[in-house]
Amino acid sequence: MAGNRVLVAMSGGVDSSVAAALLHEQGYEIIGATMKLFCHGEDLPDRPCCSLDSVNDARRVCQTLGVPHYVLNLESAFSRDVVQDFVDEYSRGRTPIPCVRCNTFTKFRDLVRKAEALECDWIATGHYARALNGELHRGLDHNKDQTYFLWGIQRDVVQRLLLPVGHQTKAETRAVAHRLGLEVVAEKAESQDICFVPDGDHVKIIRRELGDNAPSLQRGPFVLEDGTPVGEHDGFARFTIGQRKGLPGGFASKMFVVAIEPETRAVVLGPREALLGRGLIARGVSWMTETPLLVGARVQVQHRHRATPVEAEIVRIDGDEIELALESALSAITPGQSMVLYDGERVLGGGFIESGMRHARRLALPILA
RNA sequence: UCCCCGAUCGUCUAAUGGCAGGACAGCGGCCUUUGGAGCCGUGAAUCGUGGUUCGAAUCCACGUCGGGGAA
Repeated sequence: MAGNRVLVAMSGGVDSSVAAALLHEQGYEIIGATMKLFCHGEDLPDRPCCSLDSVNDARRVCQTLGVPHYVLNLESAFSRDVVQDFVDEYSRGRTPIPCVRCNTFTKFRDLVRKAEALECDWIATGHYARALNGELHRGLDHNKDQTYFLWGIQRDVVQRLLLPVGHQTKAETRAVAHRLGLEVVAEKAESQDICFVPDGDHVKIIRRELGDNAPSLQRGPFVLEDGTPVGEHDGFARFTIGQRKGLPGGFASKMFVVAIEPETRAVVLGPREALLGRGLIARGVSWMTETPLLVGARVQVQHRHRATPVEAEIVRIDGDEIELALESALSAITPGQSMVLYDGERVLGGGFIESGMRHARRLALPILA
């Protein structure tokens, strides 16, 4: 790994543009790459086509830096690994987390292969996280930290990862953009919403992929925890655990979605306390440590973006499935979402939440036989 | 087709002759590379028509609708 050629994944936003510029300034040989991940066709009258503007912005930044820029078409893989999973998860009454899958499969696996084909020694992105000696750490600016979305990166990829903006604040990033003459992107707004769901209406995507008769889009009952019906909804895919928006009113206190039951299409409502859980099971667990952690290990677990992590203990590991006992309760442990394990700043690994449990299982006697 | 009881924001309800208030839902903003949550702000009602009264959601009459009732 003596070379200094780096493939920079450039979205056309400030962060990845500044990442490229900073590395360029440091003397790296830069190759800019923008991934084309989806196409909306005629659905988006306000954009020429599918984030073409972003591609152009990335290209312009590369021109400013005087480095090559490629557009890589990853549409079919993205459609399979991210979009398909997205609709599948909603169909199962779960809540997908496409940004994690995009990072895990598209950005840090498929794109890395392209980087290898271009004989790059490094791969870089504009994420607010730090790659330190093969370990992934939270971004220095905890307010912008994005490690919650990055736990699925393979360990050997982390060793080749450069994340220059992870060592600074967002304000500093914007300042650097101005200093280096990247006015095109310097004051761009934060990205939000799912990139392939332009207007924030994820139901449209489900309908496009599965048609109007998708079970998750059919009418179903709102019920209380004891089964009492309290109204009807227009499809359980419109709800997620912990949600309040869209629920029938008229209750004495605030009500939340506490469960989704695809078999009966029921959306179960309950008070805030009903969301609390002290146990958690996750699958598809991936480790960033040299060797997987063992039962009994103490970690901090974060169960949603920008949530405060809580202390936890690993009480069971079966293959890629893990069970945690939480020292303090977490609210709205949502199947399909990520749980990320930390040791302070360092990411130890993560997985997809399978279920939350009201009560934690105490550490069982170790099996020695 | 005679008698009771009831009708207030979208929903649940408070005000029993004196400024129609709250909660939940909605909407807007902040926050946010998922979905949510949270915070701040905001629109929204006395079933109808008459009457009594200085003043009516409140009292009276009739009507409408809903629930109940022994011809």
